Amino acid sequence: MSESSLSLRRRRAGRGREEPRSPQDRAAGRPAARERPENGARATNRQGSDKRRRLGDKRDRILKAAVKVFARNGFHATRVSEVAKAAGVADGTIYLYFESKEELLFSLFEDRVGKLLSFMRDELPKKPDAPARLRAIIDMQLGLLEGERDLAEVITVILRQSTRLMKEFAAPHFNAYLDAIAKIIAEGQATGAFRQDVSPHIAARAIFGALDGITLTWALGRAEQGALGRAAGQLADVLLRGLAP
Amino acid sequence: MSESSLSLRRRRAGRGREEPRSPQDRAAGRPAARERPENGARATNRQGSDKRRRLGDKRDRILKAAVKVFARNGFHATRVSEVAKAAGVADGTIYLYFESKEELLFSLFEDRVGKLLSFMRDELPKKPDAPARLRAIIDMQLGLLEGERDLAEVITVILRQSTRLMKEFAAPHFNAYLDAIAKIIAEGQATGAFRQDVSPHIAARAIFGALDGITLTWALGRAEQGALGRAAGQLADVLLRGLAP
DNA sequence: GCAAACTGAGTGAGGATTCACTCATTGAGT
DNA sequence: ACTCAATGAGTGAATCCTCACTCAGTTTGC
Repeated sequence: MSESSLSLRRRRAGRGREEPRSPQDRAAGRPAARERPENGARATNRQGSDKRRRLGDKRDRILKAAVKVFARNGFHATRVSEVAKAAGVADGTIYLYFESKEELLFSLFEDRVGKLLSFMRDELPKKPDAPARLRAIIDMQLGLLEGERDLAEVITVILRQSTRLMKEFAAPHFNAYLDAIAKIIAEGQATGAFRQDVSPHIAARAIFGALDGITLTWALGRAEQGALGRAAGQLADVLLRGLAP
Repeated sequence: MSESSLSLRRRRAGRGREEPRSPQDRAAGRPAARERPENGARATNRQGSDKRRRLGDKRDRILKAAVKVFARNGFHATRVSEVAKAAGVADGTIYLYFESKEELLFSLFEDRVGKLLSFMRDELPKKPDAPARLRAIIDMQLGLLEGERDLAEVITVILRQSTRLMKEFAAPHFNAYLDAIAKIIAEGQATGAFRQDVSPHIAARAIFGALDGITLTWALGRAEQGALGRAAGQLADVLLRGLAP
Protein backbone atom coordinates (compact mmCIF):
# COMPACT_ATOMS: atom_id res chain seq x y z
CA MET A 1 0.00 0.00 0.00
CA SER A 2 2.04 2.87 -1.16
CA GLU A 3 0.00 5.83 -0.22
CA SER A 4 2.18 8.81 -0.68
CA SER A 5 5.51 7.33 -1.52
CA LEU A 6 6.88 10.56 -2.70
CA SER A 7 8.33 11.10 0.68
CA LEU A 8 11.23 8.79 0.32
CA ARG A 9 13.68 11.35 1.37
CA ARG A 10 14.42 9.50 4.53
CA ARG A 11 16.86 6.72 4.74
CA ARG A 12 14.11 4.28 5.01
CA ALA A 13 10.90 4.28 3.15
CA GLY A 14 8.16 5.82 5.15
CA ARG A 15 6.10 3.86 7.49
CA GLY A 16 2.98 3.30 5.54
CA ARG A 17 -0.01 4.62 7.29
CA GLU A 18 -2.77 2.70 5.73
CA GLU A 19 -5.76 4.43 7.03
CA PRO A 20 -6.09 8.05 7.72
CA ARG A 21 -6.64 7.99 11.43
CA SER A 22 -9.77 9.31 12.79
CA PRO A 23 -9.13 12.96 13.31
CA GLN A 24 -10.71 12.96 16.70
CA ASP A 25 -9.54 9.97 18.64
CA ARG A 26 -6.38 11.64 19.65
CA ALA A 27 -7.66 14.67 21.40
CA ALA A 28 -9.89 12.62 23.61
CA GLY A 29 -7.38 9.91 24.22
CA ARG A 30 -4.55 11.86 25.65
CA PRO A 31 -4.77 15.23 27.10
CA ALA A 32 -1.65 14.28 28.93
CA ALA A 33 0.09 17.42 27.99
CA ARG A 34 -2.18 19.66 29.99
CA GLU A 35 -2.29 18.97 33.75
CA ARG A 36 0.25 18.31 36.37
CA PRO A 37 -0.37 20.26 39.50
CA GLU A 38 3.27 20.94 39.97
CA ASN A 39 5.18 22.76 42.52
CA GLY A 40 4.31 26.36 42.90
CA ALA A 41 7.92 27.22 43.02
CA ARG A 42 7.87 28.74 39.60
CA ALA A 43 5.35 31.29 40.69
CA THR A 44 6.79 34.29 39.02
CA ASN A 45 6.78 32.79 35.62
CA ARG A 46 4.21 33.95 33.23
CA GLN A 47 2.34 32.07 30.66
CA GLY A 48 5.29 31.37 28.49
CA SER A 49 6.56 29.14 31.23
CA ASP A 50 3.67 26.84 30.77
CA LYS A 51 5.25 25.11 27.93
CA ARG A 52 8.61 25.22 29.50
CA ARG A 53 7.34 23.63 32.66
CA ARG A 54 5.43 21.05 30.84
CA LEU A 55 8.53 20.18 29.02
CA GLY A 56 10.70 19.81 32.04
CA ASP A 57 7.94 17.99 33.73
CA LYS A 58 7.99 15.15 31.28
CA ARG A 59 11.59 14.44 31.79
CA ASP A 60 11.02 14.19 35.47
CA ARG A 61 8.05 11.95 35.10
CA ILE A 62 10.04 9.65 32.89
CA LEU A 63 12.87 9.50 35.40
CA LYS A 64 10.52 8.78 38.24
CA ALA A 65 8.79 6.08 36.28
CA ALA A 66 12.11 4.61 35.29
CA VAL A 67 13.27 4.28 38.88
CA LYS A 68 10.16 2.38 39.67
CA VAL A 69 10.16 0.09 36.70
CA PHE A 70 13.88 -0.57 36.68
CA ALA A 71 13.74 -1.41 40.36
CA ARG A 72 10.93 -3.84 39.80
CA ASN A 73 12.20 -5.60 36.71
CA GLY A 74 15.84 -4.88 36.37
CA PHE A 75 17.41 -3.01 33.54
CA HIS A 76 17.43 -5.59 30.82
CA ALA A 77 14.05 -7.03 31.53
CA THR A 78 12.47 -3.60 31.42
CA ARG A 79 10.87 -2.62 28.14
CA VAL A 80 11.09 0.96 27.16
CA SER A 81 7.39 0.82 26.49
CA GLU A 82 6.80 -0.09 30.12
CA VAL A 83 8.61 2.97 31.29
CA ALA A 84 6.64 5.02 28.82
CA LYS A 85 3.41 3.59 30.07
CA ALA A 86 4.32 4.15 33.68
CA ALA A 87 5.24 7.73 32.90
CA GLY A 88 2.09 8.26 30.89
CA VAL A 89 3.91 9.20 27.71
CA ALA A 90 4.39 7.61 24.35
CA ASP A 91 7.38 5.43 23.62
CA GLY A 92 8.80 7.98 21.30
CA THR A 93 8.65 10.74 23.84
CA ILE A 94 11.31 9.07 25.87
CA TYR A 95 13.66 9.51 22.98
CA LEU A 96 13.04 13.22 22.97
CA TYR A 97 14.62 13.38 26.39
CA PHE A 98 17.07 10.52 26.39
CA GLU A 99 19.28 9.10 23.71
CA SER A 100 18.68 5.52 24.56
CA LYS A 101 17.46 3.19 27.19
CA GLU A 102 20.95 3.01 28.58
CA GLU A 103 21.28 6.74 28.70
CA LEU A 104 18.10 6.80 30.69
CA LEU A 105 19.66 4.66 33.38
CA PHE A 106 22.73 6.78 33.07
CA SER A 107 20.82 10.00 33.68
CA LEU A 108 18.97 8.45 36.55
CA PHE A 109 22.21 7.63 38.20
CA GLU A 110 23.75 10.98 37.60
CA ASP A 111 20.69 12.81 38.77
CA ARG A 112 20.33 10.99 42.05
CA VAL A 113 23.84 10.13 42.96
CA GLY A 114 24.93 13.63 42.11
CA LYS A 115 22.64 14.84 44.83
CA LEU A 116 24.11 12.41 47.32
CA LEU A 117 27.66 13.35 46.50
CA SER A 118 27.17 17.07 46.60
CA PHE A 119 25.26 16.81 49.81
CA MET A 120 28.18 14.98 51.22
CA ARG A 121 30.66 17.53 50.01
CA ASP A 122 28.68 20.18 51.78
CA GLU A 123 28.15 18.39 55.05
CA LEU A 124 31.39 16.61 55.73
CA PRO A 125 33.58 19.64 56.27
CA LYS A 126 31.34 20.69 59.10
CA LYS A 127 32.30 17.70 61.16
CA PRO A 128 35.12 18.20 63.66
CA ASP A 129 37.26 15.10 63.30
CA ALA A 130 37.78 11.89 61.37
CA PRO A 131 35.64 9.65 63.55
CA ALA A 132 32.77 12.08 63.32
CA ARG A 133 33.14 12.27 59.58
CA LEU A 134 33.20 8.57 59.18
CA ARG A 135 30.06 8.28 61.20
CA ALA A 136 28.50 11.02 59.15
CA ILE A 137 29.23 9.20 55.92
CA ILE A 138 27.62 6.07 57.21
CA ASP A 139 24.60 7.95 58.43
CA MET A 140 24.26 9.84 55.21
CA GLN A 141 24.53 6.98 52.84
CA LEU A 142 22.08 4.85 54.71
CA GLY A 143 19.93 7.72 55.83
CA LEU A 144 19.37 9.08 52.38
CA LEU A 145 18.23 5.77 51.07
CA GLU A 146 15.91 5.07 53.92
CA GLY A 147 12.44 5.49 52.54
CA GLU A 148 13.67 5.35 48.98
CA ARG A 149 13.70 1.72 48.45
CA ASP A 150 13.37 1.85 44.71
CA LEU A 151 16.27 4.17 44.43
CA ALA A 152 18.32 2.02 46.74
CA GLU A 153 17.64 -0.94 44.56
CA VAL A 154 18.55 0.92 41.43
CA ILE A 155 21.84 2.00 42.86
CA THR A 156 22.87 -1.26 44.42
CA VAL A 157 21.55 -3.77 41.96
CA ILE A 158 20.40 -2.29 38.71
CA LEU A 159 23.46 -0.21 38.24
CA ARG A 160 25.57 -3.28 37.99
CA GLN A 161 23.41 -4.66 35.26
CA SER A 162 24.80 -2.36 32.69
CA THR A 163 28.41 -3.25 32.32
CA ARG A 164 29.11 -0.18 30.31
CA LEU A 165 27.54 2.13 32.81
CA MET A 166 29.41 0.42 35.55
CA LYS A 167 32.78 0.62 33.92
CA GLU A 168 32.59 3.84 32.01
CA PHE A 169 30.48 6.04 34.10
CA ALA A 170 30.04 4.81 37.62
CA ALA A 171 33.65 3.88 38.18
CA PRO A 172 34.91 7.46 38.45
CA HIS A 173 32.22 8.53 40.91
CA PHE A 174 32.74 5.35 42.70
CA ASN A 175 36.45 5.87 43.02
CA ALA A 176 36.00 9.44 44.07
CA TYR A 177 33.76 8.27 46.80
CA LEU A 178 36.18 5.60 47.90
CA ASP A 179 38.98 8.09 47.90
CA ALA A 180 36.96 10.42 50.06
CA ILE A 181 36.49 7.70 52.62
CA ALA A 182 40.12 6.66 52.40
CA LYS A 183 41.15 10.22 52.99
CA ILE A 184 39.14 10.37 56.16
CA ILE A 185 40.79 7.22 57.40
CA ALA A 186 44.21 8.55 56.60
CA GLU A 187 43.38 11.77 58.35
CA GLY A 188 42.34 9.87 61.42
CA GLN A 189 45.55 7.95 61.36
CA ALA A 190 47.54 11.14 61.07
CA THR A 191 45.88 12.62 64.11
CA GLY A 192 46.15 9.42 66.03
CA ALA A 193 42.44 8.80 66.09
CA PHE A 194 42.71 5.56 64.13
CA ARG A 195 45.10 2.68 64.28
CA GLN A 196 47.95 2.75 61.85
CA ASP A 197 48.04 -0.82 60.74
CA VAL A 198 45.23 -0.79 58.21
CA SER A 199 45.43 0.46 54.69
CA PRO A 200 43.08 3.41 54.22
CA HIS A 201 42.15 2.07 50.82
CA ILE A 202 41.27 -1.34 52.02
CA ALA A 203 39.32 0.08 54.89
CA ALA A 204 37.46 2.37 52.52
CA ARG A 205 36.48 -0.52 50.32
CA ALA A 206 35.38 -2.58 53.22
CA ILE A 207 33.29 0.27 54.60
CA PHE A 208 31.72 0.97 51.28
CA GLY A 209 31.05 -2.70 50.78
CA ALA A 210 29.46 -3.00 54.18
CA LEU A 211 27.16 -0.08 53.45
CA ASP A 212 26.34 -1.49 50.06
CA GLY A 213 25.66 -4.91 51.47
CA ILE A 214 23.37 -3.58 54.12
CA THR A 215 21.51 -1.52 51.57
CA LEU A 216 21.26 -4.41 49.19
CA THR A 217 19.77 -6.85 51.59
CA TRP A 218 17.50 -4.18 52.93
CA ALA A 219 16.28 -3.30 49.46
CA LEU A 220 15.79 -6.87 48.38
CA GLY A 221 14.25 -7.85 51.64
CA ARG A 222 11.39 -6.44 53.55
CA ALA A 223 12.85 -3.01 53.86
CA GLU A 224 11.51 -2.17 57.28
CA GLN A 225 11.35 1.42 58.25
CA GLY A 226 14.09 2.36 60.59
CA ALA A 227 16.17 -0.69 59.91
CA LEU A 228 18.77 1.21 57.98
CA GLY A 229 19.08 3.81 60.68
CA ARG A 230 19.66 1.17 63.30
CA ALA A 231 22.12 -0.60 61.07
CA ALA A 232 23.99 2.62 60.52
CA GLY A 233 24.42 3.14 64.23
CA GLN A 234 25.68 -0.35 64.86
CA LEU A 235 27.99 -0.39 61.93
CA ALA A 236 29.51 2.88 62.97
CA ASP A 237 29.99 1.63 66.52
CA VAL A 238 31.74 -1.52 65.44
CA LEU A 239 33.90 0.19 62.90
CA LEU A 240 34.98 3.00 65.14
CA ARG A 241 35.86 0.64 67.88
CA GLY A 242 37.69 -1.61 65.45
CA LEU A 243 39.60 1.27 64.01
CA ALA A 244 40.55 2.78 67.33
CA PRO A 245 44.30 2.71 68.00
CA MET B 1 31.65 -31.29 41.10
CA SER B 2 28.37 -29.72 40.56
CA GLU B 3 25.54 -30.89 38.43
CA SER B 4 24.48 -33.27 41.11
CA SER B 5 21.38 -31.30 41.88
CA LEU B 6 20.33 -28.85 39.30
CA SER B 7 17.23 -28.22 41.21
CA LEU B 8 15.81 -25.45 39.13
CA ARG B 9 15.21 -26.99 35.81
CA ARG B 10 14.45 -24.34 33.34
CA ARG B 11 12.91 -24.96 30.09
CA ARG B 12 12.48 -21.85 28.08
CA ALA B 13 15.23 -19.59 28.95
CA GLY B 14 15.97 -16.65 26.75
CA ARG B 15 13.75 -15.94 23.87
CA GLY B 16 10.48 -17.55 24.61
CA ARG B 17 9.48 -19.85 21.88
CA GLU B 18 5.96 -21.08 22.33
CA GLU B 19 6.08 -23.67 19.67
CA PRO B 20 4.98 -27.09 20.91
CA ARG B 21 8.20 -28.99 20.74
CA SER B 22 8.30 -32.48 19.51
CA PRO B 23 7.02 -35.12 21.87
CA GLN B 24 10.44 -36.43 22.49
CA ASP B 25 11.56 -34.02 25.07
CA ARG B 26 15.09 -32.89 25.01
CA ALA B 27 15.73 -33.53 28.64
CA ALA B 28 15.72 -37.25 28.31
CA GLY B 29 17.81 -37.67 25.24
CA ARG B 30 20.23 -34.90 25.96
CA PRO B 31 23.70 -36.17 25.51
CA ALA B 32 24.63 -33.58 27.99
CA ALA B 33 23.98 -36.16 30.61
CA ARG B 34 27.25 -37.52 29.44
CA GLU B 35 29.30 -37.00 32.48
CA ARG B 36 32.05 -34.60 32.77
CA PRO B 37 35.63 -35.65 32.56
CA GLU B 38 35.65 -37.45 35.86
CA ASN B 39 39.26 -37.23 35.04
CA GLY B 40 41.26 -38.16 37.98
CA ALA B 41 41.80 -41.75 37.22
CA ARG B 42 43.32 -40.73 33.99
CA ALA B 43 46.30 -42.84 34.68
CA THR B 44 46.44 -45.02 31.65
CA ASN B 45 46.21 -42.21 29.23
CA ARG B 46 46.68 -43.88 25.97
CA GLN B 47 45.87 -42.67 22.55
CA GLY B 48 42.34 -43.81 22.36
CA SER B 49 41.50 -41.68 25.33
CA ASP B 50 42.53 -38.57 23.54
CA LYS B 51 39.26 -38.07 21.87
CA ARG B 52 37.41 -39.43 24.75
CA ARG B 53 38.96 -36.89 26.99
CA ARG B 54 38.36 -34.10 24.60
CA LEU B 55 34.76 -35.02 24.71
CA GLY B 56 34.28 -34.88 28.43
CA ASP B 57 36.56 -31.95 28.41
CA LYS B 58 34.15 -29.83 26.46
CA ARG B 59 31.85 -28.95 29.28
CA ASP B 60 34.73 -27.76 31.27
CA ARG B 61 36.20 -25.81 28.44
CA ILE B 62 32.90 -24.10 27.92
CA LEU B 63 32.64 -23.19 31.57
CA LYS B 64 36.14 -21.81 31.63
CA ALA B 65 35.54 -19.80 28.50
CA ALA B 66 32.29 -18.53 29.91
CA VAL B 67 33.96 -17.22 33.05
CA LYS B 68 36.38 -15.32 30.93
CA VAL B 69 33.92 -13.86 28.49
CA PHE B 70 31.24 -13.07 31.01
CA ALA B 71 33.80 -11.31 33.14
CA ARG B 72 34.96 -9.21 30.25
CA ASN B 73 31.62 -8.28 28.74
CA GLY B 74 28.98 -8.93 31.28
CA PHE B 75 26.19 -11.42 30.95
CA HIS B 76 23.86 -9.62 28.62
CA ALA B 77 26.47 -8.21 26.34
CA THR B 78 28.01 -11.62 25.88
CA ARG B 79 26.98 -13.51 22.76
CA VAL B 80 26.71 -17.22 23.03
CA SER B 81 28.79 -17.41 19.89
CA GLU B 82 31.60 -15.59 21.67
CA VAL B 83 31.66 -18.15 24.41
CA ALA B 84 31.63 -20.86 21.79
CA LYS B 85 34.52 -19.30 19.99
CA ALA B 86 36.51 -18.81 23.15
CA ALA B 87 35.93 -22.42 24.06
CA GLY B 88 36.81 -23.58 20.59
CA VAL B 89 33.49 -25.26 19.96
CA ALA B 90 30.49 -24.59 17.77
CA ASP B 91 27.54 -22.62 19.01
CA GLY B 92 25.38 -25.67 19.00
CA THR B 93 27.73 -27.63 21.18
CA ILE B 94 27.02 -25.36 24.06
CA TYR B 95 23.44 -26.47 23.92
CA LEU B 96 24.48 -30.05 24.25
CA TYR B 97 25.78 -29.26 27.69
CA PHE B 98 23.60 -26.40 28.84
CA GLU B 99 19.97 -25.67 28.34
CA SER B 100 20.37 -22.01 27.77
CA LYS B 101 22.72 -19.13 28.15
CA GLU B 102 21.24 -18.41 31.51
CA GLU B 103 21.68 -21.95 32.64
CA LEU B 104 25.30 -21.62 31.69
CA LEU B 105 25.77 -18.78 34.13
CA PHE B 106 23.75 -20.74 36.57
CA SER B 107 26.00 -23.77 36.32
CA LEU B 108 29.05 -21.64 36.58
CA PHE B 109 27.79 -20.23 39.80
CA GLU B 110 26.79 -23.52 41.24
CA ASP B 111 30.01 -25.14 40.28
CA ARG B 112 32.21 -22.59 41.95
CA VAL B 113 30.12 -21.47 44.84
CA GLY B 114 29.35 -25.04 45.67
CA LYS B 115 33.03 -25.52 46.30
CA LEU B 116 33.18 -22.57 48.62
CA LEU B 117 30.19 -23.65 50.62
CA SER B 118 31.20 -27.24 51.03
CA PHE B 119 34.71 -26.24 51.92
CA MET B 120 33.26 -24.04 54.55
CA ARG B 121 31.07 -26.76 55.91
CA ASP B 122 34.10 -28.96 56.26
CA GLU B 123 36.52 -26.48 57.68
CA LEU B 124 34.53 -24.31 60.02
CA PRO B 125 33.71 -26.95 62.59
CA LYS B 126 37.39 -27.49 63.08
CA LYS B 127 37.87 -24.02 64.43
CA PRO B 128 37.77 -23.67 68.20
CA ASP B 129 35.68 -20.57 68.76
CA ALA B 130 33.61 -17.84 67.14
CA PRO B 131 36.42 -15.38 66.52
CA ALA B 132 38.50 -18.05 64.85
CA ARG B 133 35.58 -19.06 62.70
CA LEU B 134 34.89 -15.54 61.65
CA ARG B 135 38.45 -15.10 60.65
CA ALA B 136 38.35 -18.34 58.78
CA ILE B 137 35.34 -17.23 56.77
CA ILE B 138 37.06 -14.04 55.78
CA ASP B 139 40.20 -15.86 54.79
CA MET B 140 38.29 -18.41 52.83
CA GLN B 141 36.14 -16.10 50.83
CA LEU B 142 38.97 -13.84 49.85
CA GLY B 143 41.50 -16.61 49.58
CA LEU B 144 39.40 -18.57 47.17
CA LEU B 145 39.19 -15.68 44.79
CA GLU B 146 42.77 -14.60 44.98
CA GLY B 147 44.28 -15.38 41.63
CA GLU B 148 40.89 -15.91 40.07
CA ARG B 149 40.05 -12.48 39.05
CA ASP B 150 37.60 -13.45 36.36
CA LEU B 151 35.72 -15.65 38.71
CA ALA B 152 35.63 -12.90 41.29
CA GLU B 153 34.15 -10.58 38.77
CA VAL B 154 31.58 -13.08 37.71
CA ILE B 155 30.45 -13.66 41.25
CA THR B 156 30.38 -10.08 42.38
CA VAL B 157 29.18 -8.31 39.29
CA ILE B 158 27.85 -10.58 36.64
CA LEU B 159 25.72 -12.55 38.96
CA ARG B 160 23.63 -9.51 39.66
CA GLN B 161 22.98 -9.02 36.00
CA SER B 162 20.55 -11.82 35.80
CA THR B 163 17.66 -10.78 37.92
CA ARG B 164 16.17 -14.20 37.81
CA LEU B 165 19.33 -15.95 38.74
CA MET B 166 19.74 -13.53 41.56
CA LYS B 167 16.28 -13.99 42.93
CA GLU B 168 15.60 -17.61 42.23
CA PHE B 169 18.88 -19.23 42.61
CA ALA B 170 21.42 -17.09 44.34
CA ALA B 171 19.17 -15.79 47.07
CA PRO B 172 18.89 -19.11 48.90
CA HIS B 173 22.64 -19.76 48.88
CA PHE B 174 23.17 -16.19 49.73
CA ASN B 175 20.86 -16.31 52.68
CA ALA B 176 22.30 -19.57 53.85
CA TYR B 177 25.68 -17.97 53.81
CA LEU B 178 24.48 -14.92 55.68
CA ASP B 179 22.80 -17.10 58.23
CA ALA B 180 25.98 -19.03 58.73
CA ILE B 181 27.83 -15.84 59.49
CA ALA B 182 25.05 -14.58 61.70
CA LYS B 183 25.13 -17.82 63.61
CA ILE B 184 28.80 -17.41 64.31
CA ILE B 185 28.21 -13.92 65.62
CA ALA B 186 25.38 -15.10 67.83
CA GLU B 187 27.54 -17.91 69.09
CA GLY B 188 30.27 -15.49 69.97
CA GLN B 189 27.80 -13.34 71.82
CA ALA B 190 26.54 -16.32 73.75
CA THR B 191 30.01 -17.25 74.87
CA GLY B 192 30.89 -13.69 75.67
CA ALA B 193 33.45 -13.40 72.92
CA PHE B 194 31.51 -10.69 71.12
CA ARG B 195 29.69 -7.62 72.30
CA GLN B 196 25.99 -7.98 72.75
CA ASP B 197 24.75 -4.76 71.28
CA VAL B 198 24.88 -5.57 67.60
CA SER B 199 22.37 -7.55 65.66
CA PRO B 200 23.96 -10.72 64.31
CA HIS B 201 22.03 -10.25 61.10
CA ILE B 202 23.15 -6.75 60.52
CA ALA B 203 26.69 -7.67 61.34
CA ALA B 204 26.52 -10.60 58.95
CA ARG B 205 25.34 -8.39 56.14
CA ALA B 206 27.96 -5.82 56.82
CA ILE B 207 30.67 -8.45 56.88
CA PHE B 208 29.49 -10.03 53.70
CA GLY B 209 29.20 -6.63 52.10
CA ALA B 210 32.69 -5.72 53.16
CA LEU B 211 34.05 -8.90 51.63
CA ASP B 212 32.05 -8.32 48.51
CA GLY B 213 33.17 -4.72 48.26
CA ILE B 214 36.80 -5.62 48.63
CA THR B 215 36.46 -8.30 46.02
CA LEU B 216 34.59 -6.04 43.67
CA THR B 217 37.03 -3.21 43.71
CA TRP B 218 39.87 -5.64 43.52
CA ALA B 219 38.35 -7.31 40.49
CA LEU B 220 37.49 -4.11 38.72
CA GLY B 221 40.77 -2.53 39.60
CA ARG B 222 44.29 -3.68 39.12
CA ALA B 223 43.88 -6.87 41.08
CA GLU B 224 47.33 -7.06 42.55
CA GLN B 225 48.57 -10.37 43.71
CA GLY B 226 48.45 -10.69 47.44
CA ALA B 227 46.18 -7.73 47.92
CA LEU B 228 43.23 -9.85 48.87
CA GLY B 229 45.22 -11.79 51.40
CA ARG B 230 46.42 -8.61 53.06
CA ALA B 231 42.93 -7.21 52.98
CA ALA B 232 41.59 -10.32 54.63
CA GLY B 233 43.98 -9.99 57.53
CA GLN B 234 43.24 -6.35 58.10
CA LEU B 235 39.53 -6.73 57.79
CA ALA B 236 39.55 -9.54 60.27
CA ASP B 237 41.63 -7.49 62.69
CA VAL B 238 39.35 -4.52 62.55
CA LEU B 239 36.20 -6.55 62.79
CA LEU B 240 37.34 -8.69 65.65
CA ARG B 241 38.46 -5.70 67.58
CA GLY B 242 35.25 -3.88 66.79
CA LEU B 243 33.16 -6.83 67.83
CA ALA B 244 35.01 -7.47 71.06
CA PRO B 245 32.90 -6.91 74.17
C1' DG C 1 28.07 -48.85 9.48
C1' DC C 2 25.92 -47.06 13.16
C1' DA C 3 25.39 -43.97 16.88
C1' DA C 4 26.92 -40.36 19.41
C1' DA C 5 29.03 -35.96 19.25
C1' DC C 6 29.59 -32.01 16.93
C1' DT C 7 28.91 -28.22 13.61
C1' DG C 8 27.27 -23.65 12.00
C1' DA C 9 24.06 -21.56 8.76
C1' DG C 10 19.57 -20.35 9.34
C1' DT C 11 15.22 -19.04 11.83
C1' DG C 12 12.24 -16.09 14.00
C1' DA C 13 11.09 -13.77 18.32
C1' DG C 14 11.67 -9.73 20.48
C1' DG C 15 12.33 -5.18 21.35
C1' DA C 16 14.82 -0.72 20.79
C1' DT C 17 14.38 2.87 17.88
C1' DT C 18 12.51 5.69 14.19
C1' DC C 19 9.75 9.03 11.82
C1' DA C 20 5.39 10.34 9.32
C1' DC C 21 1.91 12.39 11.15
C1' DT C 22 -1.37 15.11 14.71
C1' DC C 23 -2.77 19.18 16.81
C1' DA C 24 -2.43 22.67 20.58
C1' DT C 25 -0.18 26.99 20.59
C1' DT C 26 1.83 31.03 18.99
C1' DG C 27 2.05 35.19 16.64
C1' DA C 28 1.95 37.74 12.08
C1' DG C 29 -1.00 39.81 9.00
C1' DT C 30 -5.36 42.00 8.23
C1' DA D 1 -10.21 40.66 17.36
C1' DC D 2 -9.88 37.06 14.01
C1' DT D 3 -7.88 34.23 10.62
C1' DC D 4 -4.49 31.04 9.39
C1' DA D 5 0.31 29.55 8.62
C1' DA D 6 4.06 27.99 11.21
C1' DT D 7 5.96 25.47 14.92
C1' DG D 8 7.45 21.53 17.37
C1' DA D 9 6.24 18.47 21.32
C1' DG D 10 4.13 14.36 21.37
C1' DT D 11 2.66 9.93 19.39
C1' DG D 12 2.90 4.86 18.39
C1' DA D 13 2.80 1.54 14.57
C1' DA D 14 6.19 -0.13 11.57
C1' DT D 15 10.85 -1.31 10.89
C1' DC D 16 14.92 -3.61 11.09
C1' DC D 17 18.54 -5.67 13.49
C1' DT D 18 20.31 -8.58 16.90
C1' DC D 19 20.99 -12.84 18.77
C1' DA D 20 19.47 -17.24 21.34
C1' DC D 21 18.44 -21.31 19.84
C1' DT D 22 17.48 -25.25 16.21
C1' DC D 23 18.40 -28.99 13.28
C1' DA D 24 19.99 -31.14 8.92
C1' DG D 25 24.11 -32.62 7.89
C1' DT D 26 29.06 -34.01 8.89
C1' DT D 27 32.64 -36.14 11.53
C1' DT D 28 34.43 -39.24 14.89
C1' DG D 29 34.69 -43.48 17.68
C1' DC D 30 34.17 -48.19 18.11
